Amino acid sequence: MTQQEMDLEADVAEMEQLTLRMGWVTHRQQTQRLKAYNLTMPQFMMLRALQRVGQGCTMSELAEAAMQVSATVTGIVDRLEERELVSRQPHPTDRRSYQVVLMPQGEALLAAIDQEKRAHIAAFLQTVPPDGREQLLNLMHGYLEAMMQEGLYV
Amino acid sequence: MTQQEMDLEADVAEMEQLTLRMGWVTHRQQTQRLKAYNLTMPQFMMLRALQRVGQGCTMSELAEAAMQVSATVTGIVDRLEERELVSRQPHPTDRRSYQVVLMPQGEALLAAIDQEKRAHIAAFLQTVPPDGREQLLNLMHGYLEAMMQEGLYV
DNA sequence: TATTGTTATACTCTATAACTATA
DNA sequence: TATAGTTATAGAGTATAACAATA
Repeated sequence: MTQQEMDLEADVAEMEQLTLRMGWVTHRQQTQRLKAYNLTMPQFMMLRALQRVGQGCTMSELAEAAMQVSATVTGIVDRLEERELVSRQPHPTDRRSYQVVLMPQGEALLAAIDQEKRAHIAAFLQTVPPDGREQLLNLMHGYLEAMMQEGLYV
Repeated sequence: MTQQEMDLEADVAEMEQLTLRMGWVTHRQQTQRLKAYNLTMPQFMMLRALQRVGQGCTMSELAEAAMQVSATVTGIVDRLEERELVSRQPHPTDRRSYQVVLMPQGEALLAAIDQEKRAHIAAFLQTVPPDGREQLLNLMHGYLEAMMQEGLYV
Protein backbone atom coordinates (compact mmCIF):
# COMPACT_ATOMS: atom_id res chain seq x y z
CA MET A 1 0.00 0.00 0.00
CA THR A 2 1.46 3.33 -1.04
CA GLN A 3 1.63 6.42 1.13
CA GLN A 4 -1.03 8.02 -1.04
CA GLU A 5 -3.41 5.14 -0.53
CA MET A 6 -2.86 5.29 3.21
CA ASP A 7 -3.56 9.02 3.21
CA LEU A 8 -6.73 8.48 1.26
CA GLU A 9 -7.87 5.79 3.63
CA ALA A 10 -7.29 8.02 6.65
CA ASP A 11 -9.20 10.86 4.99
CA VAL A 12 -12.06 8.50 4.19
CA ALA A 13 -12.34 7.35 7.77
CA GLU A 14 -12.28 10.91 9.02
CA MET A 15 -14.79 12.12 6.50
CA GLU A 16 -17.13 9.30 7.36
CA GLN A 17 -17.35 10.39 10.98
CA LEU A 18 -17.60 14.05 10.04
CA THR A 19 -20.38 13.76 7.49
CA LEU A 20 -22.42 11.46 9.66
CA ARG A 21 -22.26 13.73 12.68
CA MET A 22 -22.72 16.90 10.66
CA GLY A 23 -25.83 15.51 9.09
CA TRP A 24 -27.29 14.36 12.36
CA VAL A 25 -26.44 17.48 14.32
CA THR A 26 -27.89 19.64 11.58
CA HIS A 27 -31.02 17.53 11.46
CA ARG A 28 -31.56 17.61 15.22
CA GLN A 29 -30.80 21.30 15.63
CA GLN A 30 -32.99 22.29 12.69
CA THR A 31 -35.81 20.25 14.16
CA GLN A 32 -35.45 22.04 17.47
CA ARG A 33 -35.30 25.47 15.91
CA LEU A 34 -38.33 24.89 13.70
CA LYS A 35 -40.43 24.12 16.77
CA ALA A 36 -40.50 27.86 17.44
CA TYR A 37 -42.39 28.17 14.15
CA ASN A 38 -44.52 25.12 14.86
CA LEU A 39 -43.03 23.34 11.84
CA THR A 40 -41.47 19.90 11.48
CA MET A 41 -38.48 19.24 9.22
CA PRO A 42 -40.51 17.37 6.58
CA GLN A 43 -43.04 20.21 6.54
CA PHE A 44 -40.27 22.78 6.15
CA MET A 45 -38.60 20.78 3.39
CA MET A 46 -41.94 20.52 1.62
CA LEU A 47 -42.37 24.30 1.69
CA ARG A 48 -38.83 24.74 0.36
CA ALA A 49 -39.43 22.15 -2.35
CA LEU A 50 -42.56 24.00 -3.39
CA GLN A 51 -40.60 27.24 -3.53
CA ARG A 52 -37.87 25.61 -5.62
CA VAL A 53 -40.09 23.71 -8.06
CA GLY A 54 -42.43 26.64 -8.41
CA GLN A 55 -45.99 27.67 -7.73
CA GLY A 56 -48.67 25.43 -9.16
CA CYS A 57 -46.67 22.23 -9.31
CA THR A 58 -48.46 18.92 -8.84
CA MET A 59 -48.35 16.59 -5.88
CA SER A 60 -46.14 14.20 -7.85
CA GLU A 61 -43.64 16.89 -8.67
CA LEU A 62 -43.60 17.89 -5.03
CA ALA A 63 -43.04 14.29 -4.00
CA GLU A 64 -40.02 13.97 -6.26
CA ALA A 65 -38.53 17.30 -5.19
CA ALA A 66 -38.90 16.45 -1.51
CA MET A 67 -37.73 12.87 -2.01
CA GLN A 68 -40.92 11.40 -0.60
CA VAL A 69 -43.54 8.94 -1.81
CA SER A 70 -46.89 10.43 -2.73
CA ALA A 71 -48.78 9.00 0.24
CA THR A 72 -46.40 10.81 2.59
CA VAL A 73 -46.82 14.07 0.71
CA THR A 74 -50.58 13.80 1.05
CA GLY A 75 -50.32 13.82 4.83
CA ILE A 76 -47.77 16.62 5.04
CA VAL A 77 -49.65 18.86 2.61
CA ASP A 78 -52.87 18.16 4.53
CA ARG A 79 -51.34 19.62 7.67
CA LEU A 80 -49.81 22.60 5.84
CA GLU A 81 -53.14 23.31 4.20
CA GLU A 82 -54.98 23.28 7.54
CA ARG A 83 -52.73 26.12 8.63
CA GLU A 84 -53.27 27.91 5.31
CA LEU A 85 -49.57 27.87 4.47
CA VAL A 86 -50.24 26.15 1.13
CA SER A 87 -53.34 25.43 -0.91
CA ARG A 88 -54.46 22.72 -3.34
CA GLN A 89 -56.16 24.23 -6.37
CA PRO A 90 -57.87 22.43 -9.25
CA HIS A 91 -55.62 21.62 -12.18
CA PRO A 92 -56.80 23.40 -15.35
CA THR A 93 -56.36 20.46 -17.73
CA ASP A 94 -56.13 17.27 -15.62
CA ARG A 95 -58.92 16.66 -13.17
CA ARG A 96 -56.93 13.97 -11.35
CA SER A 97 -54.27 16.53 -10.36
CA TYR A 98 -53.93 19.57 -8.17
CA GLN A 99 -51.89 22.69 -8.47
CA VAL A 100 -50.20 23.32 -5.15
CA VAL A 101 -49.47 26.94 -4.30
CA LEU A 102 -47.63 28.68 -1.48
CA MET A 103 -50.00 31.03 0.36
CA PRO A 104 -48.94 34.50 1.57
CA GLN A 105 -48.81 33.20 5.12
CA GLY A 106 -46.45 30.45 3.98
CA GLU A 107 -44.17 32.88 2.20
CA ALA A 108 -44.07 35.13 5.26
CA LEU A 109 -43.15 32.19 7.46
CA LEU A 110 -40.30 31.14 5.16
CA ALA A 111 -39.03 34.71 5.01
CA ALA A 112 -38.94 34.93 8.79
CA ILE A 113 -37.03 31.67 9.04
CA ASP A 114 -34.61 32.82 6.34
CA GLN A 115 -33.75 35.99 8.14
CA GLU A 116 -32.87 34.29 11.39
CA LYS A 117 -30.89 31.56 9.69
CA ARG A 118 -28.81 33.89 7.55
CA ALA A 119 -27.53 35.71 10.60
CA HIS A 120 -26.22 32.41 11.94
CA ILE A 121 -24.58 31.44 8.66
CA ALA A 122 -22.97 34.86 8.31
CA ALA A 123 -21.50 34.48 11.79
CA PHE A 124 -19.87 31.24 10.72
CA LEU A 125 -18.71 32.40 7.29
CA GLN A 126 -16.99 35.43 8.79
CA THR A 127 -14.67 33.07 10.62
CA VAL A 128 -13.52 31.67 7.26
CA PRO A 129 -11.10 33.63 5.05
CA PRO A 130 -12.66 34.81 1.73
CA ASP A 131 -10.76 32.37 -0.51
CA GLY A 132 -11.62 29.56 1.88
CA ARG A 133 -15.25 30.53 1.56
CA GLU A 134 -15.19 30.19 -2.19
CA GLN A 135 -13.49 26.84 -2.02
CA LEU A 136 -15.90 25.63 0.62
CA LEU A 137 -18.90 26.51 -1.52
CA ASN A 138 -17.35 24.85 -4.57
CA LEU A 139 -16.68 21.69 -2.63
CA MET A 140 -20.19 21.67 -1.28
CA HIS A 141 -21.58 22.01 -4.78
CA GLY A 142 -19.48 19.10 -5.94
CA TYR A 143 -20.51 17.05 -2.99
CA LEU A 144 -24.21 17.70 -3.50
CA GLU A 145 -23.98 16.93 -7.21
CA ALA A 146 -22.12 13.72 -6.55
CA MET A 147 -24.80 12.69 -4.07
CA MET A 148 -27.68 13.48 -6.37
CA GLN A 149 -26.16 11.88 -9.44
CA GLU A 150 -24.71 8.68 -8.16
CA GLY A 151 -26.82 8.13 -5.13
CA LEU A 152 -23.64 8.60 -3.12
CA TYR A 153 -24.49 7.67 0.41
CA VAL A 154 -22.28 9.43 2.88
CA MET B 1 -22.78 48.48 1.46
CA THR B 2 -19.23 47.53 0.54
CA GLN B 3 -18.26 44.98 -2.06
CA GLN B 4 -17.11 42.66 0.71
CA GLU B 5 -20.45 42.82 2.44
CA MET B 6 -22.25 42.06 -0.81
CA ASP B 7 -19.98 39.10 -1.42
CA LEU B 8 -20.64 37.80 2.06
CA GLU B 9 -24.38 38.15 1.59
CA ALA B 10 -24.30 36.22 -1.67
CA ASP B 11 -22.23 33.49 -0.06
CA VAL B 12 -24.66 33.31 2.84
CA ALA B 13 -27.64 32.87 0.54
CA GLU B 14 -25.85 30.20 -1.45
CA MET B 15 -24.67 28.36 1.61
CA GLU B 16 -28.15 28.40 3.06
CA GLN B 17 -29.55 26.50 0.10
CA LEU B 18 -26.57 24.16 -0.03
CA THR B 19 -26.53 23.16 3.60
CA LEU B 20 -30.26 22.66 3.74
CA ARG B 21 -30.34 20.41 0.69
CA MET B 22 -27.17 18.55 1.64
CA GLY B 23 -28.60 17.79 5.03
CA TRP B 24 -31.91 16.60 3.67
CA VAL B 25 -30.49 14.56 0.79
CA THR B 26 -28.04 12.89 3.14
CA HIS B 27 -30.78 12.16 5.62
CA ARG B 28 -33.13 10.68 3.04
CA GLN B 29 -30.50 8.64 1.24
CA GLN B 30 -29.05 7.28 4.47
CA THR B 31 -32.54 6.28 5.56
CA GLN B 32 -33.07 4.43 2.31
CA ARG B 33 -29.73 2.71 2.43
CA LEU B 34 -30.12 1.60 6.03
CA LYS B 35 -33.33 -0.21 5.12
CA ALA B 36 -31.16 -2.92 3.58
CA TYR B 37 -29.82 -3.51 7.09
CA ASN B 38 -33.26 -3.19 8.67
CA LEU B 39 -32.09 -0.14 10.63
CA THR B 40 -33.61 3.33 11.01
CA MET B 41 -31.49 6.47 11.17
CA PRO B 42 -32.09 7.03 14.90
CA GLN B 43 -31.17 3.40 15.56
CA PHE B 44 -28.00 3.73 13.52
CA MET B 45 -27.05 6.99 15.22
CA MET B 46 -27.61 5.32 18.58
CA LEU B 47 -25.22 2.51 17.67
CA ARG B 48 -22.65 5.06 16.51
CA ALA B 49 -23.09 7.11 19.67
CA LEU B 50 -22.52 3.99 21.74
CA GLN B 51 -19.38 3.25 19.75
CA ARG B 52 -18.13 6.80 20.25
CA VAL B 53 -18.96 7.21 23.94
CA GLY B 54 -17.70 3.74 24.72
CA GLN B 55 -18.88 0.38 25.95
CA GLY B 56 -20.70 0.39 29.25
CA CYS B 57 -21.99 3.93 29.14
CA THR B 58 -25.30 4.74 30.79
CA MET B 59 -28.63 5.51 29.15
CA SER B 60 -28.21 9.19 30.07
CA GLU B 61 -24.79 9.40 28.45
CA LEU B 62 -26.23 7.77 25.37
CA ALA B 63 -29.10 10.24 25.32
CA GLU B 64 -26.73 13.19 25.38
CA ALA B 65 -24.42 11.74 22.73
CA ALA B 66 -27.33 11.02 20.39
CA MET B 67 -29.03 14.34 21.16
CA GLN B 68 -32.20 12.68 22.35
CA VAL B 69 -34.31 12.81 25.51
CA SER B 70 -34.15 9.74 27.71
CA ALA B 71 -37.65 8.50 26.94
CA THR B 72 -36.77 8.34 23.26
CA VAL B 73 -33.58 6.43 23.98
CA THR B 74 -35.55 3.87 25.99
CA GLY B 75 -37.64 3.00 22.94
CA ILE B 76 -34.76 2.87 20.50
CA VAL B 77 -32.57 0.76 22.78
CA ASP B 78 -35.54 -1.57 23.39
CA ARG B 79 -35.73 -2.33 19.69
CA LEU B 80 -31.96 -2.70 19.32
CA GLU B 81 -31.90 -5.03 22.30
CA GLU B 82 -34.65 -7.23 20.84
CA ARG B 83 -32.39 -7.82 17.87
CA GLU B 84 -29.43 -8.48 20.19
CA LEU B 85 -27.39 -5.65 18.70
CA VAL B 86 -26.92 -4.05 22.12
CA SER B 87 -27.52 -5.16 25.69
CA ARG B 88 -28.43 -3.47 28.98
CA GLN B 89 -26.33 -4.82 31.81
CA PRO B 90 -26.61 -4.03 35.51
CA HIS B 91 -24.51 -1.11 36.67
CA PRO B 92 -21.92 -2.21 39.26
CA THR B 93 -22.39 0.69 41.67
CA ASP B 94 -25.74 2.34 40.89
CA ARG B 95 -28.76 0.10 40.80
CA ARG B 96 -30.84 2.75 39.03
CA SER B 97 -28.54 2.68 36.00
CA TYR B 98 -27.56 0.32 33.25
CA GLN B 99 -24.37 -0.24 31.39
CA VAL B 100 -25.17 -0.41 27.70
CA VAL B 101 -22.85 -2.52 25.57
CA LEU B 102 -22.53 -3.18 21.86
CA MET B 103 -22.98 -6.90 21.16
CA PRO B 104 -20.84 -8.80 18.63
CA GLN B 105 -23.77 -8.82 16.22
CA GLY B 106 -24.01 -5.05 16.51
CA GLU B 107 -20.31 -4.58 15.84
CA ALA B 108 -20.52 -6.82 12.82
CA LEU B 109 -23.45 -4.86 11.45
CA LEU B 110 -21.62 -1.55 11.86
CA ALA B 111 -18.52 -2.98 10.20
CA ALA B 112 -20.55 -4.12 7.21
CA ILE B 113 -22.15 -0.69 6.85
CA ASP B 114 -18.74 0.97 7.19
CA GLN B 115 -17.24 -1.03 4.41
CA GLU B 116 -19.91 -0.17 1.91
CA LYS B 117 -19.94 3.48 2.86
CA ARG B 118 -16.20 3.97 2.68
CA ALA B 119 -16.13 2.84 -0.91
CA HIS B 120 -18.60 5.58 -1.74
CA ILE B 121 -16.66 8.24 0.14
CA ALA B 122 -13.39 7.19 -1.46
CA ALA B 123 -14.97 7.52 -4.89
CA PHE B 124 -15.91 11.10 -4.06
CA LEU B 125 -12.63 12.04 -2.40
CA GLN B 126 -10.63 10.84 -5.38
CA THR B 127 -12.28 13.54 -7.44
CA VAL B 128 -10.85 16.17 -5.07
CA PRO B 129 -7.14 17.14 -5.28
CA PRO B 130 -5.12 16.16 -2.17
CA ASP B 131 -4.70 19.70 -0.82
CA GLY B 132 -8.39 20.33 -1.40
CA ARG B 133 -9.14 17.22 0.63
CA GLU B 134 -7.21 18.51 3.58
CA GLN B 135 -8.87 21.90 3.43
CA LEU B 136 -12.29 20.29 3.07
CA LEU B 137 -11.77 18.22 6.19
CA ASN B 138 -10.50 21.23 8.11
CA LEU B 139 -13.51 23.27 7.10
CA MET B 140 -15.85 20.46 8.07
CA HIS B 141 -14.20 20.23 11.48
CA GLY B 142 -14.64 23.96 11.96
CA TYR B 143 -18.22 23.79 10.86
CA LEU B 144 -19.08 20.93 13.19
CA GLU B 145 -17.38 22.63 16.12
CA ALA B 146 -19.18 25.89 15.43
CA MET B 147 -22.48 24.02 15.33
CA MET B 148 -21.87 22.13 18.53
CA GLN B 149 -20.56 25.10 20.48
CA GLU B 150 -22.91 27.85 19.57
CA GLY B 151 -25.95 25.88 18.60
CA LEU B 152 -25.45 27.25 15.10
CA TYR B 153 -28.49 26.27 13.12
CA VAL B 154 -27.72 26.00 9.45
C1' DT C 1 -55.00 0.15 -19.48
C1' DA C 2 -52.13 3.58 -17.10
C1' DT C 3 -51.71 7.48 -14.06
C1' DT C 4 -52.87 10.84 -10.10
C1' DG C 5 -53.74 11.13 -5.73
C1' DT C 6 -56.00 9.40 -1.40
C1' DT C 7 -57.08 5.99 2.18
C1' DA C 8 -56.00 2.19 5.24
C1' DT C 9 -52.63 0.09 7.96
C1' DA C 10 -48.72 -0.72 10.73
C1' DC C 11 -44.62 0.78 12.77
C1' DT C 12 -41.17 4.14 14.37
C1' DC C 13 -39.81 8.44 16.26
C1' DT C 14 -40.47 12.30 19.27
C1' DA C 15 -41.56 15.12 23.43
C1' DT C 16 -43.98 15.84 27.79
C1' DA C 17 -45.62 14.39 32.04
C1' DA C 18 -46.28 11.10 35.51
C1' DC C 19 -44.24 7.41 37.85
C1' DT C 20 -40.92 3.79 40.22
C1' DA C 21 -36.84 2.63 42.28
C1' DT C 22 -32.70 4.00 44.09
C1' DA C 23 -29.16 7.43 45.78
C1' DT D 1 -34.93 15.49 48.15
C1' DA D 2 -32.74 14.48 43.74
C1' DT D 3 -31.58 11.40 39.99
C1' DA D 4 -31.90 7.29 36.46
C1' DG D 5 -34.78 5.27 33.72
C1' DT D 6 -39.47 3.64 32.25
C1' DT D 7 -44.32 4.06 31.06
C1' DA D 8 -48.29 6.45 29.23
C1' DT D 9 -49.93 9.36 25.86
C1' DA D 10 -50.50 11.94 21.72
C1' DG D 11 -49.06 13.42 17.32
C1' DA D 12 -46.14 13.23 13.15
C1' DG D 13 -43.59 10.81 9.56
C1' DT D 14 -42.86 6.79 6.65
C1' DA D 15 -43.74 2.96 3.31
C1' DT D 16 -46.75 -0.50 1.23
C1' DA D 17 -50.87 -1.92 -0.69
C1' DA D 18 -55.47 -1.24 -2.05
C1' DC D 19 -58.52 1.97 -4.04
C1' DA D 20 -61.21 5.81 -6.72
C1' DA D 21 -61.39 8.94 -10.35
C1' DT D 22 -59.71 10.39 -14.55
C1' DA D 23 -56.73 10.14 -18.83
